[in-house]
Amino acid sequence: MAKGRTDGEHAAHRVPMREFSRSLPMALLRAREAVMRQFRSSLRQHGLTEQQWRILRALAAVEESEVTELARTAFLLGPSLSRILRDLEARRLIERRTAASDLRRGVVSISAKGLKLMEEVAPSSEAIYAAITKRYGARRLAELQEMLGALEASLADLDGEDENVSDE
Amino acid sequence: MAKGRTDGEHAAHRVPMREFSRSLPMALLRAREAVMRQFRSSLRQHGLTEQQWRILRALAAVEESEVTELARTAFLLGPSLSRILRDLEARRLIERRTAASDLRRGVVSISAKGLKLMEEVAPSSEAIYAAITKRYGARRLAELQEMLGALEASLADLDGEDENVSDE
DNA sequence: GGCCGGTACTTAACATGTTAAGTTTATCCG
DNA sequence: CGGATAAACTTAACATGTTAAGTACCGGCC
Repeated sequence: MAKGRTDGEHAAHRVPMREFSRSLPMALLRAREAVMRQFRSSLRQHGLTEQQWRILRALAAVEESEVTELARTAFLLGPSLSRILRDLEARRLIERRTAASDLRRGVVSISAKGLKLMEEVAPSSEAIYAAITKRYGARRLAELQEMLGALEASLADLDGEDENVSDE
Repeated sequence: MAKGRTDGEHAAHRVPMREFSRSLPMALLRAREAVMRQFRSSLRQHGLTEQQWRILRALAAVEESEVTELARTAFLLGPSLSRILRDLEARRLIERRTAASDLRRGVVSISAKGLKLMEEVAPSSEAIYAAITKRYGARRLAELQEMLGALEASLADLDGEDENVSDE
């Protein structure tokens, strides 16, 4: 009855689940952390968090953006974005106005000061990215990006289809 | 002098950086979020967050674990782990004692109640994992895992080597 | 034994993730 | 026009990420 160890683990308490180390979310988390660790100190030296940097990058690519659109672009939830925009505006890195046609909508754009900061950060950021690409291989990196995009796409329509797993 | 649009973007403010959408951290974040979104509602129905679930899974695989070791296994930082362990202990999902040989070290283990909870959650969790695997392809999934592991490994020794990027 | 640097957490402080409520403005509809 | 419903944020509340301090304990040295 008592099954022997199935692998290298102690197998102390048997619960029917895959090995923790083989978890896909875990692998994605670890990989992302390994990458981000390279950037964080550089961003930090310029007083930016990862998310603040994402917003500046997103804004630098367009003339201006509505808040909801920016949330989608920078991949942030509304509440996080609200807080960060408040801070970035106080630091004069972005500017913000209200859309004339719809007073509910906020329109945000990067300021001259924000652009200047980006120009300071971009070189080291690109250098780090280049180092990563060299380490891992440009070909392999492109392939990874493709697979990640495919994974995201393959799960896109699997979201709210089957809410009632068992009860309730 | 004024260069035309290089691609589909508006190219409003030109900062020398790659396209935001081609950022590796972003791709990893989006992929992970797409995966985790599938699990979150199930975990939530059982009153667990993603991190709490990670800890229970890690503890279920061993007889017991020191806190520092658990932090490494569950890929959590010390402060986060401290808070979560405090909560899980209050909920009687884990048990904790102090190592006799070294009073600084805490030793944690999953409780019977914790195991029972895991057995409740595991089936739907595995079902979701199976659905993802089927969607994306088992072969492709394994390949992705390998590439993620390789990425992590290739950056492992690139951490504290070159702190002084430019000045300071 | 007692000082001292180091280890293993824990706490603190601030930023973000996540869900639920609240507020203001649009839009639909009778 | 006026009420109902929805949209676009914002605020609130709680959990975690992240870095810096703080606390208790270990081990080595005098």
